[in-house]
Order: sequence, then C-alpha cells, then structure tokens
Amino acid sequence: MSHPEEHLSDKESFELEQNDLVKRRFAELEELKKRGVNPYPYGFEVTGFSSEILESFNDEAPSSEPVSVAGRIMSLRRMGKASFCHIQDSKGRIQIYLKKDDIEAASGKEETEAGNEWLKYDEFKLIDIGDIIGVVGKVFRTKMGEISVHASGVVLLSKSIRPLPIVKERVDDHGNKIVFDPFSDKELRYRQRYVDLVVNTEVREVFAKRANIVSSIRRFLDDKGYLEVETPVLQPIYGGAAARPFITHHNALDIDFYLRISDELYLKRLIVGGFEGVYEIGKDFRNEGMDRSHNPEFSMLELYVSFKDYNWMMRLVEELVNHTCIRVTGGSKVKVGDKEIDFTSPWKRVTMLDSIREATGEDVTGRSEQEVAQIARRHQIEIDASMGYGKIIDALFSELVEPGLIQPTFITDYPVEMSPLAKRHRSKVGLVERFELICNGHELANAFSELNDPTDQRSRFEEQARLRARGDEEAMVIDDDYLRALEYGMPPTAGLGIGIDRLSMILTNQESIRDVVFFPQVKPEK
RNA sequence: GGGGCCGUAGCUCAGUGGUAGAGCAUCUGCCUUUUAAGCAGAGGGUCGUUGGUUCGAUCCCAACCGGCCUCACCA
Repeated sequence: MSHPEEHLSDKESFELEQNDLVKRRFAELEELKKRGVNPYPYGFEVTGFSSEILESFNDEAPSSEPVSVAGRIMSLRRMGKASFCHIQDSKGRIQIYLKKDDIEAASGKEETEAGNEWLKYDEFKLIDIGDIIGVVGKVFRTKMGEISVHASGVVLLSKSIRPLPIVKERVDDHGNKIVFDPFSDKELRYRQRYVDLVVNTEVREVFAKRANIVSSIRRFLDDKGYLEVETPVLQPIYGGAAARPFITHHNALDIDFYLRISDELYLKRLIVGGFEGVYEIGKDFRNEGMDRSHNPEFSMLELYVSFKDYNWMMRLVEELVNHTCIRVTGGSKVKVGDKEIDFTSPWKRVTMLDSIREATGEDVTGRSEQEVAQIARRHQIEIDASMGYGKIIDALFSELVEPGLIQPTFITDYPVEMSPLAKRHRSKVGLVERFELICNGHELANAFSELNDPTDQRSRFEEQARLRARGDEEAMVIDDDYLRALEYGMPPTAGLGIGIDRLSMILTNQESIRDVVFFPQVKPEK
C-alpha cells in the first residue's frame, strides 16, 4: 500500500509531519478511502459556470432543470444536518445548500457517468475548505436572498491536504466589500502563486488581461499580414541591445552559449531572406538588477517591416497600442495609479535633444563629449570614464526627462553613438532615425529605421568594441555573420521592440512587474 | 552592492529581559435556509538561523538567510 507521504521529499514530508492540520487531513483522506470514496476521481460532467447560473436565474420562473457545477470550497458553514458552502470555479463563486436527507437520497443511486460516487452526509463531514467538489441540484434563492444550488448530489473531485489561507469578506451597508485577513504576504504570494490565484481572484483577472493583450497584438499583426516566427534563445553571440547576458553551457559541443538579450539580429536576417514583415513575441534575458520594473526574463515583441522607416513605424505603434488598449480596457484612456493615460493618437513627438533642452534649459546640440559630461555633472549626474557621448546623453535624458513623461510620447532622433543598429538620420548629422515611446515615466517601445549599410554597420560595431575596451560591459560585440547577411543586401526596414510586461503593467494598473508575471524571479527557498 | 523597515500559530497580526497572546482556520458537542453563521468547550508555536551579552532572551548585540521599500545599475 502506498501512503501519500512516501512520494514527498524528506524535507516536505518532515514539514507536513510537523503540521497537525495536515496530519488531520491525511487522516480524513484515509477515512474517506476506507469508506470507499475515491478522493481523486477522473472527471465530472459540468453544465455551467457559477456566474452563468447566477445571471440566468429568474425569481418569477425558477428552472426545474438541475444544474451541475464544480469548484473549490472557499467557505463552509455546517449547521447540523444541513450545510452551506461557497464553491469557486474559474468564473466566480456560488453558494451550495446541502441537506442531509436530500443528498442521502442521491447517495444510493448509480454513479455518475465519470464514475463519481455520491457522498453520504457523514462523508461530506470529512470534506474541508480547499477540497474540490462537484454538485448537482436545482437553483433557488435562500431566505437571506442569495441565489444558491440546492444540492441533490455531491461528489468529491479532489481532496486538499494543505490548508488554504482563509479570507473572509463582508459587504457593508454602503455596498463596499470589506476583506478580513487578506492573504497579503508578497513573498508567499509570489512563491506560491497557485495559492495567490485561488485566494486573490482579482489576480487572475490581471493575468487574463495580459493574455488578452498578447492575443490582441498577435491578431493585429497577423491581420496586417506579418509572419510570426521563432528565433534562437541560445545564441553563440548575443546582440541587439545594450545589456549583460546570462551564460549557459552546451555539453555536447562543449561551448558556452548566451541566452538572448534581444531577437533583433536574427529577425533582420529573416528580412534579408525575403520575408517582408516578421515578428516574434518571446522571452529575453538580461543579467542585471531586479526591481519593480525589471525581471531577469521578460517578454518582448519585436517587429520588422521591409520598405518602411521609423516615421511609418510611429504611426503603426500608435495604432497598435491604442487598438490593444481599447480591446483590453474598452477605451483609449486607462487609469494608472492616480494618473490617467490617454492613448488616443496622435501622440506628442519631440527629439531627444529638444526634450533635454525643454526639461533643463541646456542645449546639448553639437557639443563635445567633454562638454556634455560637464553639463551632466552640473545636474548631479554621475559620469565615469567608460561613458561615451551617447551614454552621457542617455543619462541626462533618463534622469531629467523620462520620469516626467506620463502621457505617451515619442522621443526621436538619438545620437548615433547610443544606437549602433540604427540608420543615420537623413538630414541631421550625428543622429540616427530612432524613437522610443515613453509612457508613465518608462520606456515602452524602441524603434528605428534599421541600418542596412554593411560598411557603416561594421564601423559601428568597431566603435562598440572600442567602448567595450574602455570598460562598457554593455557595449555590443561584433557579429560577423550578421554583417555577412547585411552584405547580401537588406531592404530598407523599420524595426520595433515593445516590452510586453510594461505594457501590461500600464493596461492593468499594476505598479510592479512581479504582478504581471506569474512566477517572478525570487531567491530560492532556504 | 549601499541605506531603511520587517521575519511570532495554517493565514492576518498584537506583545514582553523571567521560555507567549488575539481573530479567523482546526478539533469535540448542539443546530435541516446560513452567510465575517451562532453557542459551549479543546488543541496548536525550538517567536527566521547561528553565535554573543546576561543568573535568564522571542525581546538587547552581531553575523547570516529570506522579504519589502529606496538608491545605484539597467529595459
């Protein structure tokens, strides 16, 4: 005979052994088995969700047709020979009323089609909050006015042996929901997201919205005829962004690989290959600090379209983001904290150097590296020897300008030094055709007219190599195969990257990336 | 990595230099339309870990492990 605890590690079984609440539940589990109840059967025929039952109930003409629902028991009130409980399914909660005489009448009957045995009332006494049950019965309204299912039969679908946090709610006279003892410990919520999702159901709504965001984007791009593709996560040379990578090792080849920091260089190889619009939605990995807007792995959309430039791409981004916002929230305006962000196009456009002048009064146009370094110091921005002109401008911008940009704003025309993959500006010397979309003080998107001149690209990479030699760990490394691809000829191309997590944060009004990622990175337990 | 705050029962939290308490949950009894169900009773904790100070530490000190906030770095 196998005992459930045998399948657990020593540590887990020790932990469980220590907890008498768990011991008690194991005892109940054994008791149920002894009485011939299978605590882990194979299925249950469900006819509807809790929310549908509540919506379709008619007091004038209550249906005599029984419904069949299944869910997790979230509250339980036993009253001698009758009990009330609330079960929670994926759409909400509904109250179940069980009367001894009624369910005993069912327990003599045949099993359900899925082989479930109907519980007797004293078997139901071995059921706990957290267990998953199936219920058949007619819908009615109780004396206290709550639409409920009057059970004619109950089956156990899964026995829970670990106690769930108990959260109670009450609606006060003003209709406000008061929550007692919320499950609020962030560490526990992230480490045991499954519990968070069971207990804090509004969390499920955030993730449902996130899924909706991704599918809306995908549909939008598919409808435009762009091809969704997949490119390597394991890369021998990383590139496409300024960041430090994770390193991993391939045993058979006995070489190190990098987890991609961006999809860019592979997607542009596909443009060289003749696809005229490709996109990828996937994970990137950057080996840097973690905070409320940075997770080591995060989701990116990258899109490349032939024969287009960054001006075209700005219009596409306006359309894409506004479309997504409307699909997910029902309108173009969204509340974020105490602010309201309006995605109605067109959005403000300002060049990077103008934005610095507007915010600081400093004109950095045409200045030397030494001069901008001096300006930066004057504004209490730390400068070190590894920083070139581009990095200093970037520091000025992200310190002094970016945090103040709440409404969606395109910052355009970046210094060539900080954009080694972007095409030189058609009319402005020393700049490239690039824009970032800033929203709520954070970068949401980054795009440019892609550099397709292989000679210029080679010299840009060489400049990056010089920065790297100066100590800039984030400078790009030379990718000879990418240069070879460009040498075959890449059409003029517009490229875009959008941070899916950050877009999700804005559209779901969450202030931490951890609240839009199911399993955010946390240090391992013990 | 720096600074601040935090870690006490399954959950949410009080608390004290003399080895701990509440509410909910759990268990026993009563209760066949309750709803933060109720009434009566009961059990449950090496107070994050390891050292130190002390006659004595959960409390004071240090280090460590985790977490949150913040700064730095970045997306």
